[in-house]
Amino acid sequence: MRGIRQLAKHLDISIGTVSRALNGKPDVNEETRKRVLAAAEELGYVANQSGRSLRQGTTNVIGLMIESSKETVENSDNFFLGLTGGLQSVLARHKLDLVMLPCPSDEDPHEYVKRMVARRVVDAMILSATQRIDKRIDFLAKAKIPFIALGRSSSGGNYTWIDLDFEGVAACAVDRLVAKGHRRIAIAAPSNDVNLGYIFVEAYRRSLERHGIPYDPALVIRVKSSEQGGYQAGHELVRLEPRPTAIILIYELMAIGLYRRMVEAGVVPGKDLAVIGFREEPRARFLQPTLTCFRMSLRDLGVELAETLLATMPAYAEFYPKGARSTIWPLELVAGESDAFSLDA
Amino acid sequence: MRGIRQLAKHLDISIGTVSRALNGKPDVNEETRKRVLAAAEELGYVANQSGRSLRQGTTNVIGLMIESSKETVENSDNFFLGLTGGLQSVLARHKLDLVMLPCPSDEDPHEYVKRMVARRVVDAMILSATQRIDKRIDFLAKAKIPFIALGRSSSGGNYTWIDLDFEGVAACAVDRLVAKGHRRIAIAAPSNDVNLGYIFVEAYRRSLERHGIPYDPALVIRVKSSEQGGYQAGHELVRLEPRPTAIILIYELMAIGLYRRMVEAGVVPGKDLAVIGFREEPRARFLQPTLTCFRMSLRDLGVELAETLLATMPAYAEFYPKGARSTIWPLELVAGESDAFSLDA
DNA sequence: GTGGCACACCAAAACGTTTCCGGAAAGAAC
DNA sequence: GTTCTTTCCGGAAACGTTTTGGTGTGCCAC
Repeated sequence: MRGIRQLAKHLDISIGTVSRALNGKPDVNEETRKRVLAAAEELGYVANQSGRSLRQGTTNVIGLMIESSKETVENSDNFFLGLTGGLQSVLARHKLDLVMLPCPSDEDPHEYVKRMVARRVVDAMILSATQRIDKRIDFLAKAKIPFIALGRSSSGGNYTWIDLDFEGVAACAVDRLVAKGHRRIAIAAPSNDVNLGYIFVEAYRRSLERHGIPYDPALVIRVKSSEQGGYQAGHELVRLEPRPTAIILIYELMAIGLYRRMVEAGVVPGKDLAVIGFREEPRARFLQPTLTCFRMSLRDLGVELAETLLATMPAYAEFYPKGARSTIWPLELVAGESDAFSLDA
Repeated sequence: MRGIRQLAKHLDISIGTVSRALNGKPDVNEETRKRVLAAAEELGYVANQSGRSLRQGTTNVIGLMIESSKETVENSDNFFLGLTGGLQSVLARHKLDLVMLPCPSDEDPHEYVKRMVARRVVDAMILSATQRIDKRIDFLAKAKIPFIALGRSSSGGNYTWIDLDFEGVAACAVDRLVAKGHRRIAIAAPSNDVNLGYIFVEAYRRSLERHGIPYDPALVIRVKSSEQGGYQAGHELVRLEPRPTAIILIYELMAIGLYRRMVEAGVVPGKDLAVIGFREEPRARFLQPTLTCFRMSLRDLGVELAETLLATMPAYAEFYPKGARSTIWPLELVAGESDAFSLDA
């Protein structure tokens, strides 16, 4: 006989009362509650999660799903780890724990989600690497499992997402470059299958057209989001005739590979070519010339994700009255040297 | 009435038999087993993990603990994500799932481990970022929770660890540099509190002495394992009189910051200063001059970790007859340009 | 003095699974 | 024909918790 039963016997009290006392339920004398809490502390009692999960049908664990394809593994940096701080600070308020769920690269993410949910590993999920058509979203919505998607999807259905302000970033980058006299502005982005690729390029297109610059598909370079991708983008760039005078990178680390290729080609970034990266990343901080890019707080994003997710969960919604609204997460420009020159000068 | 009971009723069979059939237990007719499996598939039945956990006292989940300090978050690269592939490929054989457990930076890792274990989130743990004196190890050993430590600790007790071959790496680096004529060889490493710092510098010292070069504490530069740390190391380096002709970095990304500082100081890496990094990292691949460093397969390391961990667990030990031996994980030299010159020339 | 009410607690049921124990049926050995 | 295995299955207990319904006590109002 262990667990709550032992604790109850030690206090000469029924287990029901002990349970209520520990969980802050009413119908228990404050005096008694204090005794229970003290005894639990003293005996080092911690409720067995399996027991409560079984009874309550809830695990008190939230999952952050990570798609671990080779590309993600090599290049997602510490994006997810950066998120955890903010996520946990919110979840801890409700005694919820966070686990990261890395989907094996040889398993269908859809199956993985199903398995995790069916096995009751988590109560709710945070989805990342959203696809344009994402079966996970349909599944979770139908199964009525609370979730939030980091990144929009074109999947129908009524769900909540938070996405980075790619439109704003693309518009800001284009505006900036046009103001400096650039007309031929290339962009390096992943394929349209990744929703991000689609959205980003569309925003770039609209921004150009707003300035009366015709959209030229030849200037859209589709590459992987990695240094290698950056190198390859540079490779494509120097073959374009006439060579673009500016390039927007969807992933800041691309700049490392791009710079490398530019040096090889005798093109000087920040002088012959303007470069604007996307997310500020500590790793790119030492680039020379320094990269103009966009900053955001991963911690704050984590907080927003957690709060919005909780708002979708009936048990916690009352604490988050602003509700579960899909939002677009803004980024802040960090001006560097890589686009500091004017073309007319 | 859901779950196994429904399945049993559907088959007109007792739930005990259904359970045995699903779990591959004996005492069930092959014919019956087939029917059960087919029905389970058809009805989409998946056992409720809470129920089995409660009954079996086991969760079938293995945790990979990640200390999420600011430093780790910014600089761990994709080390952990890289590990997961190998880990999962082994764990999947036993229907075990892997979750990553990020310890909040404001929580004591020791308390975090206690909580995760007490709440029965995981059956066993993989510890990383081992400290020289690590309370987690003592706790898990005493509580008889299976675990394996990635990184040695000086904590006593009988536990299993896997650690990278820092001695081999340090010896190889020193040998290489000495062969090129270097005598004043600096090293950049974290403080001795991190076990890695201690071990690495000790190995460096022994290697030097083997070559009859006296150990000079002034050449040991204690910095953070980050680009910033590398920059700072470069800063210290140029102030040393006479300036060392070579430096060994414990963390390859330090090279980025180091190079930057060298350029500022007018010192040319690969010509005026030999540089050897530690782990090969995709990110550092585009450095100019290319960095001499050491390569390992994160996937293979993950496999080794998982197999060794399982060998410590009674329920799985039979499958891993080689047992739970602590091992030192070798790395392979990748020659680059950063240390290609000879000093005598 | 009776009814109503709030308070604090207890006992027992329930959550879904695995596993132990016993027993029926069928065949084998004598 | 009896006894002994073997094979397969059903019944029931157990895991540790939360929650529901019920109960006794004291208090107040009528």
